[in-house]
Amino acid sequence: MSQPISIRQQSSVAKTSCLHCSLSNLCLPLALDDSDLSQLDEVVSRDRVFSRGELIFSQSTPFRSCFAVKSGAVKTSIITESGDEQITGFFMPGELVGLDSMSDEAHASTAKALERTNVCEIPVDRLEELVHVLPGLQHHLFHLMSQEIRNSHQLSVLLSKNTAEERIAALLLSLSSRFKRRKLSSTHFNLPMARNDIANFLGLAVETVSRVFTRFQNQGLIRARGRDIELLELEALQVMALGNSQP
Amino acid sequence: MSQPISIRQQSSVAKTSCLHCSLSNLCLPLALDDSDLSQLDEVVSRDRVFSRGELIFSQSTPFRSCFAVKSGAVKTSIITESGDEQITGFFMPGELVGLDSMSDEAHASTAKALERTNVCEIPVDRLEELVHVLPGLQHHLFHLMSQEIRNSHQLSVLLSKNTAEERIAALLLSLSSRFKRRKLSSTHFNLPMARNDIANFLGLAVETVSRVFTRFQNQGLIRARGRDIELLELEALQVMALGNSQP
DNA sequence: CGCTATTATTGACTTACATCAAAGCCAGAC
DNA sequence: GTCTGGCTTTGATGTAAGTCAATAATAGCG
Repeated sequence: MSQPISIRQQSSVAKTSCLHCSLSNLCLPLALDDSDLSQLDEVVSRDRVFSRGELIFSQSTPFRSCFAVKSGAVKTSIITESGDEQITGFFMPGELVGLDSMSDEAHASTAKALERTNVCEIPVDRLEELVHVLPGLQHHLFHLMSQEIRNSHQLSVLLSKNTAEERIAALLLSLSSRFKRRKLSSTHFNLPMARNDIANFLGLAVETVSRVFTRFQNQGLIRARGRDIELLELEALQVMALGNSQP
Repeated sequence: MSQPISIRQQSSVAKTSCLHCSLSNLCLPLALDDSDLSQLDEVVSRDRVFSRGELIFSQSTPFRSCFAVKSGAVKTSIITESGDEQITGFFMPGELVGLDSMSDEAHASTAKALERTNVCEIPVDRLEELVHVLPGLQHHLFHLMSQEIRNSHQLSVLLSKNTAEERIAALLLSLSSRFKRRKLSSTHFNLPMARNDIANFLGLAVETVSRVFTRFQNQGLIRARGRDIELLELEALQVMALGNSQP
């Protein structure tokens, strides 16, 4: 069902300029008027397609570009000195990947396509020049980066204060609201990532994720068949995601 | 011992321009030459002093300025919807506080002085104008913000993958290296924060922090008397902080 | 279309850390 | 000096989630 749609998007969107991109209200163009947009447009190279599992960039390699996700989904992760992976974020269409290495020599993380993914590549040297000329773009970039900081802080809260159930409820709701932003169903969607990735991201064991999913299902909160997820009780999930304070 | 020094710093440093500030190699001026520096200088208001426990800014209040710590120490935290505090960072002299709300309407976090603290206030509207004119400053700001993202990712790793001992070792080493950057002793210093703050930051209970400190002491890794800390075995702490991978 | 390799689920058992509770300790107030 | 209230430490007990192990369900591929 979603497969043909994303293929159609790809072939039609690949040649679309920022001006006509359906994601321009989420992505960089947000803050620009039409004349500025064409300047941004020249800097962006489109048509970069990655299939499932392919690396978009890799930790410690030279940092040249950010990437805007156009279709598909991306995960970023860092490999710790002790050798294990920690997923630091999932990125959906309209979101910008690579800001954690902005103006740095090398990539601080690795970005991998979770499914067939189409991205716009934005070379940072060109971007920095452009930002210099377009104050609106500068402002917007600062905004996106600070948002990234806040997202990460939010993750820290989740990891240090919340139970397994609360973490998973919060992730489901985060995905839900991001689908909604794109005018897709906020209650019925396909998870772009494996249980394993969810577990890693939320600091849990896969088994725990699995158990919580079935528990949610038994409670009638969700319906999950593999990656096909239906949120049946948004309200209840929201309450759960807030965590059990002691009022 | 450290008290008279910081007092002397305050009275002498308070009137110092960025040009002559001893922290300019850590702070914003890093990327600027002398002529640019004087421009930055005009934007910064110095002499803002906060005593222990005072708020520098507060979550949800309008965001107007970033703050550079000049002396003392600051903690930032967010209050979750369920009402509890999560400390998101500690900031030492030469470090910039408030980047998580950059170009945002309201502060996403609260900043509180952990001891008597002197900061430089940097109004963001003025800063954004200046950044627009000084490419070096722009680059440096992007760099600082991306660093903030990486720091937060690093914290996430700590919270999701490491044991209590590993987290505390990592924090001690982080503080150590930050003292070293300022040409102070990297092995003997005063913790600016209470055990409680450490626990909150690292997602642990106070009791656990206390127990780990005494365990470290018994193993001869550190000597701790209250907030006075001596790191006796840097190497061993570094090994511990890396975590126990399975090689 | 079945075959193998991932990926997901379920159950039994273990553990690191939280929680609860009670002293001890230190700093500033008077 | 000694009182007061907040920090810090220490001990006893409970529990959420990890680990180990086995089975079940998908999905990729010839």
